[in-house]
Amino acid sequence: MASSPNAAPAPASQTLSRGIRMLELLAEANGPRTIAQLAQDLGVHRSIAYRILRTLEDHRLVTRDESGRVHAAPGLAVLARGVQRDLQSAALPELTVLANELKMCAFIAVWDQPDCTTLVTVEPRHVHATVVQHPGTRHPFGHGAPGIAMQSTLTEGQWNALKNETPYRDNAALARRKGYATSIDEVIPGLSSVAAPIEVPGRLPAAVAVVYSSGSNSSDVDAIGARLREAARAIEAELG
Amino acid sequence: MASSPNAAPAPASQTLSRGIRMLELLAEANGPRTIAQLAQDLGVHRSIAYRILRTLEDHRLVTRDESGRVHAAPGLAVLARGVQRDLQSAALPELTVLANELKMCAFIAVWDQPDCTTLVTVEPRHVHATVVQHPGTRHPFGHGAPGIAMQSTLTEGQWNALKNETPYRDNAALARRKGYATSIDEVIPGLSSVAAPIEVPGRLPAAVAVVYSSGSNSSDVDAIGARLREAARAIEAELG
DNA sequence: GCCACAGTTTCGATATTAGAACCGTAAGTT
DNA sequence: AACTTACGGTTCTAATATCGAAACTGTGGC
Repeated sequence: MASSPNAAPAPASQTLSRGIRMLELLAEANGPRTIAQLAQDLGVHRSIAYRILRTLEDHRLVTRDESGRVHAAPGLAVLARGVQRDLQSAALPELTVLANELKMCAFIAVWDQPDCTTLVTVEPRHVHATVVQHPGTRHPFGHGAPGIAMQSTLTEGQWNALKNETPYRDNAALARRKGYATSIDEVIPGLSSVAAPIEVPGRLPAAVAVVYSSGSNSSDVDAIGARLREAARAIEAELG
Repeated sequence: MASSPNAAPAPASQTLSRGIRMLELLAEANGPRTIAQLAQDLGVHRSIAYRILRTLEDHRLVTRDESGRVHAAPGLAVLARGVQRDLQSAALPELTVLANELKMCAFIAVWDQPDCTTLVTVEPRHVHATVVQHPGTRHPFGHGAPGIAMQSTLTEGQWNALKNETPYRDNAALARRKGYATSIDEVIPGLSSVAAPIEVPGRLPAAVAVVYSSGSNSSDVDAIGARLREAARAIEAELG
């Protein structure tokens, strides 16, 4: 173990935590918020909400419009660009081909503690149905094909680290044998997904997946699974 | 004016600013960084870098691998999702059609203080050339078609607010007349772009654009511009 | 055994916090 | 018009976090 034997609870920074919390509040809310709302939600006096705000503004993480309401700003997109940058670059072309070939929304999801977070998505050309799988979408690890696919690749150590937080899906064993996982109506009713794990030594688990309406051509799930494995292997090669 | 007459310089939070700075450093760097590196780049003692790190880790904005190196984490993607969420949703389908129709990388850029930042991108199917226009890419406002397109829509007030920071492009006047802007080899040598402004009252300027290799079919730029205006109008309607 | 490095602890010296008081402006009210 | 209420924004105070630096513990490599 790399950590000390007598590990301490570890204190965290109040100010920084509150600043981040404000960003989280803005991301959760659909639109802009007033300072009063933010201060109240943070459980903090208005004067300190102002200081936090000014700091976030300096870094271009938020902006204020004429009427003083607070918006999330493009600086956040810049920060997000650094998340698994090589994976994003390696996967994007594959996803594009996948989406247009299968006529389904294709995406990359990554292991994110007790959740599974979508990083990049690509939709096919002629879309009518709105996509539900925007980047930044987070759902519990343990639900949905991407999570199951990742579970099937976990090492003993990684598994033990979170076995208390999420139920074991026996589908993981099946997924391990077949090389891909499936789920129906798990995360969002009416939607099914298929996912293949992306495994690169020394890198956190990830998965490439597609979603489709549960009613439609669920005919050859095996073909889709095989195609996804192929894509996963191509991405792995790119990362090698 | 809404601000007090005797406006003060306004203090900002040291801790929060340093925390954000750490995130910026991680986004700038391609790969993971050691704590020692981060501490040095921040100009802080290691012990405080640890505290900042722990806080960021609690919010899932960074992770540490077995060897202790620090990575940007998926939580950042979640925060970025809140940036102009409605614009992103409204534009994505349009971008997809655009990319496949024109066989060019299509994207949305937004006004970001002295810069212009890419928010969403879509590439066409069969891609060989790697795309340079990932989300989160930032280039100076005042260079490139998207920036010029946005300039052509600025109100007097918005313009005065930044006229000292960026040169006036006389192409903006041309862009205003034609309804779209063009640029060749401005941001990246060898790449040209065409952009149309997205104007919605009470919203910061944005633009829809495409990039292509300067050498290729630059034949009918007018047709592309017209198509982009059409797309821009569709997006505006969606936001109405 | 020595060195480098991840990580923690402690403590005087600095930032930051939580209030409340205060200034303007914009919208209602009577 | 004068009165109130509401809101964005700043300034001041003690009380409370956080900083910076050095000392200290494990682990792993040469």
